[in-house]
Amino acid sequence: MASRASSTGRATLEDLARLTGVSAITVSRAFRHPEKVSEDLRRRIQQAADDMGYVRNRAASALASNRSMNIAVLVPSLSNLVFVETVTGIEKVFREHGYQMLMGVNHYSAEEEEALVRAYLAFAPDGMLLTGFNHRDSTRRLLEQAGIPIVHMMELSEREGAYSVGFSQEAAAQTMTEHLLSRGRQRIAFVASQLDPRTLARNRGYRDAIIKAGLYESHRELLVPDQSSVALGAVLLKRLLEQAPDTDAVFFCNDDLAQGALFECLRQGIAVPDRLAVAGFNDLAISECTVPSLTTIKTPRYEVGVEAARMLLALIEGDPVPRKMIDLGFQLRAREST
Amino acid sequence: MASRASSTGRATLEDLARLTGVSAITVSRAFRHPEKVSEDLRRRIQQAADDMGYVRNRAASALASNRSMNIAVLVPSLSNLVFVETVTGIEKVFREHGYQMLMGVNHYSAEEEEALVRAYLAFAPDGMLLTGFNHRDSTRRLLEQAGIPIVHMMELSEREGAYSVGFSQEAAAQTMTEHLLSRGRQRIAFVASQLDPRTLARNRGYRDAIIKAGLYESHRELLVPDQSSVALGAVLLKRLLEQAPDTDAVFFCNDDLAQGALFECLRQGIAVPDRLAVAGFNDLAISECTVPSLTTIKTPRYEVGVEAARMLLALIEGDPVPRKMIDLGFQLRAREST
DNA sequence: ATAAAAAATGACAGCGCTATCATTGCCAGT
DNA sequence: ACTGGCAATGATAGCGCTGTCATTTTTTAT
Repeated sequence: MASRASSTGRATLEDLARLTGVSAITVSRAFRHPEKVSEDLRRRIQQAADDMGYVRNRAASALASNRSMNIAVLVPSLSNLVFVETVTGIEKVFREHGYQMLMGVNHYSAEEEEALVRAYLAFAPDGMLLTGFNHRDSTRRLLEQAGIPIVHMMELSEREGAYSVGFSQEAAAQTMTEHLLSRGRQRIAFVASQLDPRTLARNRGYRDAIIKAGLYESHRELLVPDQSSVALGAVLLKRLLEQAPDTDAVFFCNDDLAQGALFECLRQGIAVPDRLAVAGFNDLAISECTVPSLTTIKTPRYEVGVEAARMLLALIEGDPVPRKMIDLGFQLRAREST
Repeated sequence: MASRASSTGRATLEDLARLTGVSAITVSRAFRHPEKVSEDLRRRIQQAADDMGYVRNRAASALASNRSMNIAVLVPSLSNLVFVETVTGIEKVFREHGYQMLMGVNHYSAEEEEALVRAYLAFAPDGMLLTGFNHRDSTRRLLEQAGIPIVHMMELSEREGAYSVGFSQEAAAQTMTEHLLSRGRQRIAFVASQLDPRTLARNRGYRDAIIKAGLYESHRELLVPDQSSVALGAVLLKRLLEQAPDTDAVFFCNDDLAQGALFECLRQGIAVPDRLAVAGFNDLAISECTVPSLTTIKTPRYEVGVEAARMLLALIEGDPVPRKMIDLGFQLRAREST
């Protein structure tokens, strides 16, 4: 049947061509380079397309043009609003340029990441955005063989050839620790969970600052591998105060934990910040509303998304990329909890 | 050049075939139907694939087989953990069956939804999962013309031909209102933002119950179109107490608003639940940790994802689908705040 | 040993689209 | 009138893979 509407029932370019009495290639042009097709014809084609509900098949398009217009984005989690914002920034940039973003969540696991890289490489993406630098060797090899540009987000690296957009987790943690010191705290604890590379970097920043101040005491560090949550924050605060009851400030590696701690203080009647100062990391929207409001580090996560996307876009399109590493900094938000 | 590694530099089936000395179709089979290829050959092909970093091109595969193994999922938002959980459930089911999930966020806008439907239809998905029933006519037409199965999530509909998995938003809201009544509250307010169809359904449920109790007073309803957030919850509580100061219970349309209200009460020294009972909707993880802990409705969002995915899968694969509508119910979580 | 069945492999065409290189018609400039 | 240039459209081939239908080889049954 030469006149069947293709094997799937979906309308094809060929169908549109037949309907408007031109060749398929002309219809293709009407969509991709409208200026190359006469006004009148373009309108007729558009009309026919609307009538038939024609939607171009990207698979065929990608195959023929050798450009998928896909970009893959891998983030560790979405149950943390941090990455939702990053992804929002990425999407915005790519959508404006006609690219489709494919997003995957690797749950902080390098193994899952590899599976995802493989899965998304199958979409022949024109580029890829990864979170951090913690990849398996085999993943790295896959990416090299794919030969597409990669930009890393959130962490920075001087490693040759690597493109990255983020900020210094260490410096941020150092700044927060210094803030607590400047508030006269002497027995500052550090509590973290979900020990991904960024969390560990924050831990190093804390240590650097606290050692420099000559106030390091190992029993004030509490690191657990569990997934972060508000509930866990309460648990960890309790545990910390058992092993180090005289602690006068706690720096949590993220706002979720800090919030849980704030609730626990409320429950136990621990005065914040008088008896105990509490600090978080990320500055989630809620941290401004808590009682007391939470001192934290505002991280430029939306901006990281936007800038990383722009950098990747430049790499894909062959535009000049001035810097391989973009440090977007961070801001201390000193609030009531300290 | 017959021996080039394809135009993109990526390894192709052909390359693998050449390397192992068999035909391309056999290599394809080694991946898709390993049992149809001899043990030895399969291993050699696998080895070669690993060496070259071969990843199959889904675009080509989809085109040739007329099955993309993609499914598209559209949710209104991710900045709300509710949908993150739903999507997690969906992903799990589809991944187990070899499908790739493509996710889009429509920001509660039917217009954005249409753009996304179009964008994802271009991936020739084998099925689609949508949130709610609030679509444009033109979107509906597009979907019909695409001829793929669709399952709607979160809301239920008896509409002929529509498949849906969710729970009754109205009944849930009614249950919560009755719970507040059962606690002896007489001046129960309803506060909502982001007036999507589900929010409005909750409003109806509240009204039904409160009218039945003969306690309806229009000035205790506060509905605003703004996006939900914890901060907004605090603002709306203040506003409500200005226009209806003697309110003795507030039912918020979601937990975020309720949390903000809880904080505001803390700030203003309003005793919860003694002076004012506060209730939310969804039962986010954090709602158990707040002080006081929040009474809310536990919604089966993860399960909705799982069941909707299963239903869609059955529709795609032509398996029997016993019910077109699956009501997963909800649970009242009565806690300290009421 | 022989026929029949099963397992393993291959040839070929084509999915829907676009890159590339024609071809046609028309108009400006001389 | 004639050349050159441009705008509008078309013909052809092929992207990488798989469905379908052979063909060859091996195994099993008699």
